[in-house]
Amino acid sequence: MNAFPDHKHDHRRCMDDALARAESLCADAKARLTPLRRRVLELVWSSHEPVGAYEILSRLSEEQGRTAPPTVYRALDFLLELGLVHRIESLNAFVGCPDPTRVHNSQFLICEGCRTAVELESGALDRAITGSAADLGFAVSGRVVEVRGLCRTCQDAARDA
Amino acid sequence: MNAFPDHKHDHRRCMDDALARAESLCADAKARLTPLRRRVLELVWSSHEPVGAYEILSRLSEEQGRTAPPTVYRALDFLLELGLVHRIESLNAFVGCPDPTRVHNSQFLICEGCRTAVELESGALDRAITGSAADLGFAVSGRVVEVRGLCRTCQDAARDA
DNA sequence: TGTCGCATTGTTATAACATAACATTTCTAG
DNA sequence: CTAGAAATGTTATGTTATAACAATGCGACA
Repeated sequence: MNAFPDHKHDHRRCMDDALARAESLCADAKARLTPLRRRVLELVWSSHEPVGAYEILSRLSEEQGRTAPPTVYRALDFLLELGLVHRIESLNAFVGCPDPTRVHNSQFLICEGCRTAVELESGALDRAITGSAADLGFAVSGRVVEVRGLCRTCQDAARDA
Repeated sequence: MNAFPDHKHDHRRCMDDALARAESLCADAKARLTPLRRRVLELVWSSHEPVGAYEILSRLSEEQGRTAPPTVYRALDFLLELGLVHRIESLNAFVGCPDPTRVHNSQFLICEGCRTAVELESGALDRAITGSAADLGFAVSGRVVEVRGLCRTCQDAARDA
């Protein structure tokens, strides 16, 4: 079971691991993790909070001079395609996938306190969706599951306030 | 169980019912269903396909002369607040709620063939979400569940093609 | 019946998110 | 080393949404 990251975990580690997985996955897929794409992936992984395309864009602009939106969106499309990042529909934002090698139907818990998004993989949830759909003769091809609320840490903080 | 509307059902009826429910719900809530809000609700209900704010806007502009975005968004906010319409996050669009009096956590099946969105109310799905969240100590405050696929009619059509 | 106060709508401007279309550069296979 | 494909750059524009303030309408109450 995937847990909420501790607010003071070693995030460098998260990012290093993510990058390593990306390298290896791209090698296997014969896809090119170019410096630009790699950098965008790092920016997405700069926290566990989903990041907007224009936020990435403005960082890139600082680092390498004027950059236009398509540059960012194309890199994101590439990363989405490979499953290295996911799009959070209800935030128009992107978050790194912690386990891109496994096929999975992304489900997210999104804390409205710290903004952290955690990926869930609940078979029961999946089955509930598939089952309800089947009852109506509906053939599922994709799922968006984004659950809002407060993580334990932020609940505690709210109670103290 | 809520079914996909037949492709040749009497839609006038859907709309009339929706409007009647809205009238009564607004009366109870002492909220004012003004002509503008009522008209926006009708436009949302003009089909079972989620409608974009700018689509509503352009219809209003035809009917009553130049209209600006805030006019539409304010009406939609009002309708959302009362639960008369729902927002489909993955489409940036709005759809009428078939049962605004009951509190429910909206779950949608969205057909990629005919674009129809049907609201689901699956207790099992709800429990799966609540349960998974509880395992992580996460307090749920809102849910976005939008399932993509093909309704039975569109599956049949695809098979014939 | 008037008028105070709030809700609603109008108006202008701009913010935020995303893609189309075409030019240029870089990579790689042969 | 070169032809073709992939990646990136560039310009322009499309789409969705909100901020801020002005004008109007509407109901409660003196």
